[in-house]
Amino acid sequence: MTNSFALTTRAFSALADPTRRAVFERLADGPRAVGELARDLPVSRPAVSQHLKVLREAGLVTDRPDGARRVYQIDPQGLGQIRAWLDRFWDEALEAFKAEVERTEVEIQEDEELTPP
Amino acid sequence: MTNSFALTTRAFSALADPTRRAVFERLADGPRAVGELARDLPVSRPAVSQHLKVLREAGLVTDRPDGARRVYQIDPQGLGQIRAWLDRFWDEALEAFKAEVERTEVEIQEDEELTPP
DNA sequence: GACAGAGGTTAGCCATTGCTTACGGTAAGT
DNA sequence: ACTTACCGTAAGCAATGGCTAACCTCTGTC
Repeated sequence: MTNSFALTTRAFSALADPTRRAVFERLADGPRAVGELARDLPVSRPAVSQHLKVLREAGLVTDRPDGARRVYQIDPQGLGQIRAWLDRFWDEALEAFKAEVERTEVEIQEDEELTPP
Repeated sequence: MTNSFALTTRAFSALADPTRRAVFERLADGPRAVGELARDLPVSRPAVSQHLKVLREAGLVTDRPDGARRVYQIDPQGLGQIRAWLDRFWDEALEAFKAEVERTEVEIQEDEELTPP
């Protein structure tokens, strides 16, 4: 398989494309068929089909046959993937940022002490 | 300026690259200089410099001169951008997903009624 | 069975990207 | 002043990505 790199990479790069995010946002309202999605998007139907393939391989959507059509819907797994990565760095990054702000403020304070009126 | 597309796109595509995520994860531990980051990464220093430029334009890091060096640190704004997008679809997507699961279960239940022993 | 509608796949084109090498610029040490 | 260390930028290249047009498959209908 082409599973040589993380799902996180696939999820992020899938949502990095504006057209793909537009498709995903349409699906957040509820399940849609391919042609239905392509109808109000500025790209062709095959393009939408390719985007859906990327979204599916990223765990962001699932597909299910419905007669001659094929219905796509949101898969929470992909969003969970990103949210997990985000949460892992959310507190840590904010902590590092806040610590740095405080450190800088201390430096400024020290500078003020070194230059009294 | 080249501000023609959304910060959300820039933030997602910035974190889509594995090397760039590695840089960002290093910075989550605290501020680092460029060469310091490049030392334990499998790419050259200019490559890291270019990655940092992308991260900066995405609002994910800030830079500050420190003598001959240049120190980079996390900027919470970028992560907030992604988190905002995520939160906007988190409940909505889960809602749509759950509704679909229930709908499918009802269909199965109806099928079972149509095929009694 | 022929036909039409829906959708996945391929080939090819053009733009973007991630990388290295080479260069230029600035800051500290001597 | 000369040198050394640190860093950004430009040029060039191989690889990837997004798109369209053309093809093929499958389903439902007459």
